[in-house]
Amino acid sequence: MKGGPIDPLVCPMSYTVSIVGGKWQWVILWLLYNEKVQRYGELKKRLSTISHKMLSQQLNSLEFEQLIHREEYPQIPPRVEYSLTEKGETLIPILKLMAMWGGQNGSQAHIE
Amino acid sequence: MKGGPIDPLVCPMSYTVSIVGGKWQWVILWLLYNEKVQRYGELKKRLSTISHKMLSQQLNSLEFEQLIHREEYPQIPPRVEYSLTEKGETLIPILKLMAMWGGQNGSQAHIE
DNA sequence: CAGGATCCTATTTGATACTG
DNA sequence: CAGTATCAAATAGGATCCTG
Repeated sequence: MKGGPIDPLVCPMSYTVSIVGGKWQWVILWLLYNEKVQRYGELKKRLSTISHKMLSQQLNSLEFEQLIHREEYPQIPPRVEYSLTEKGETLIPILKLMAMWGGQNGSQAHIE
Repeated sequence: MKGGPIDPLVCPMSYTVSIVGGKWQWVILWLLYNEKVQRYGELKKRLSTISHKMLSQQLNSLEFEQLIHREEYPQIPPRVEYSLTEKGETLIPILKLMAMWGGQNGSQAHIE
């Protein structure tokens, strides 16, 4: 049980935060799950302080990790919808607890 | 309930990640809880890739948020032990789930 | 509407040195 | 041992322009 330094490939907590470690990721996943916000523009509106570039990056990252699915509808104007994958859905219990914790510990004084 | 941008005062997930949002925080809390690693030097050894400065900053941040307690023993050489506060302990269910998720989705090995 | 490319600044981070 | 201070390097982030 004691031993050497934490190996990122071996410590399960390190692995988790390496996959979904940013603050934006958690909030994006939460919106996808809890509020069924799915479209790019809608996410952008909800996350009013996120930049265009940042949102794209975070979505790309989540898609790369196979936590979200990107469905593109070939239309003019284009329409894209994001949703949790099966793997992403395995995070739901964590999302629920995190949101509950935030709710209980005072989201009152917080800026986004 | 739906519609406008996220109300900064109301989004509980945003609050949570603003309090404990960094990857290091989660791992540090996990070590404090799960492995009873408490001393500064011990944490530094376990988190081999963290820099000296970063560890200090993260610990200061966690202490500022009242998630961990810093106990200093006036000795030569000095001895400092960190532990979860009551507030910090309310995060344990989240820590457990995150670590479990990492164990199931990432590497085969667990630290237990 | 969705989002990539680019430029440029701000913040974070790491190495190193120093202190009680 | 357990930190803090400082400076340079690396990285993240925002604003803007461009495309299908």
